[in-house]
Amino acid sequence: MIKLAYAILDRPKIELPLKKITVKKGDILQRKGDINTKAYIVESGLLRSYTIDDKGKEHIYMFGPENWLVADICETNTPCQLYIDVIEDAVLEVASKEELMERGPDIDALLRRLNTMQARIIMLMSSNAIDRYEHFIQTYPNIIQRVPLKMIASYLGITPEALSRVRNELSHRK
Amino acid sequence: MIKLAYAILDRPKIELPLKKITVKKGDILQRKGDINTKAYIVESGLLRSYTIDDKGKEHIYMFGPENWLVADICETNTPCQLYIDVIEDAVLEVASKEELMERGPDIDALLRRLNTMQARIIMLMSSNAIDRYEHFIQTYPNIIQRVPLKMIASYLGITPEALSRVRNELSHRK
DNA sequence: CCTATGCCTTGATGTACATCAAGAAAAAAA
DNA sequence: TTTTTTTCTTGATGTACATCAAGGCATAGG
Repeated sequence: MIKLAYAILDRPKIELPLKKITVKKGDILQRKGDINTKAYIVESGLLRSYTIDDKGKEHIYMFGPENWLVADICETNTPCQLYIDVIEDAVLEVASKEELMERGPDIDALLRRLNTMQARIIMLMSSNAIDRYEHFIQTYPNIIQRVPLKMIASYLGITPEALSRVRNELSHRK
Repeated sequence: MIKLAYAILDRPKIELPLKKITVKKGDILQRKGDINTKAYIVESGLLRSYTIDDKGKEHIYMFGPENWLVADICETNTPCQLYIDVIEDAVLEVASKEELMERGPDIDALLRRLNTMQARIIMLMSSNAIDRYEHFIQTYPNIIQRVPLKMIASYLGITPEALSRVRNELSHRK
């Protein structure tokens, strides 16, 4: 009977039609503190999620290119932690988190994301600026052409100046 | 019919009996590079998972106190990233990840973990040593008495010396 | 019990990266 | 186009934390 549940889970998901919206560069989809925020599936374009710390500095948490699910992981009715805005004009599917759950949670996607985050945490704890940058260009080779370097710096947890010097250093090495 | 699958998911899980083992302080349960590693549910005691970087330095990824699920998130047949060992004598339930999945994936637990990791990433990117420590003692008040400070330093991504000075500073501030 | 090992602290020094400031180049706006 | 705004770079300086070294306390093992 366990097997039964598993088999049902494993069936191709039935895709409910979700609301589709078009957004423009610069639009803000979610602010820190909003409640009952939506989840966005990126069909085309590019999103980013980020925080702003007490000193007013932005820290990019994640980029959301095509096919990514961008959402703040927080419980119903509790304020969210992240801002989400639009870096490149985008077409999005919008869903409440409940709708997504009803579609059937995508366990593989969740596990993949956990894996990504695990790798990021390990990187943040153990790598210097150069290694972080090299790791980034390997992991997201297609993002790098699409966003200003200062956003990549923000994602890596360093300043734009430091990133500039890292790139300089790397290009001079042979 | 979506509803059907959802209802089944939502039923109280049928708990298969899992293998139970007793392990002692210092035992190593998993090494970086192992494949098809197990998942451990901590019934009592305390585990930790960590990496060792190229300079031989340990970075604690996560503590595993009572009721935690400790596992490396990696795909079947690919080498894992983390070491797992025993900090306090422990009783564990051991399961292959497949067994866990058959029990029915615990979505809530997955989401909670994602949330924890999100908070950790944000913290690592934006906080200094003092804030990290204060965040830690708020989030894990019961862990702090149970592990040597150098492990907490390792979890926070700072050196034991730096942690010592942080604590000093905090106790002198009134 | 004594000895050894690990843990925590403190000081001196080093370093990676941040901050501040300014200018050139590129992109966006007008 | 010209103007304005952003982006990127480079240099000078500052700082948070790392590293290295040593000593005092515990705790554990023989």
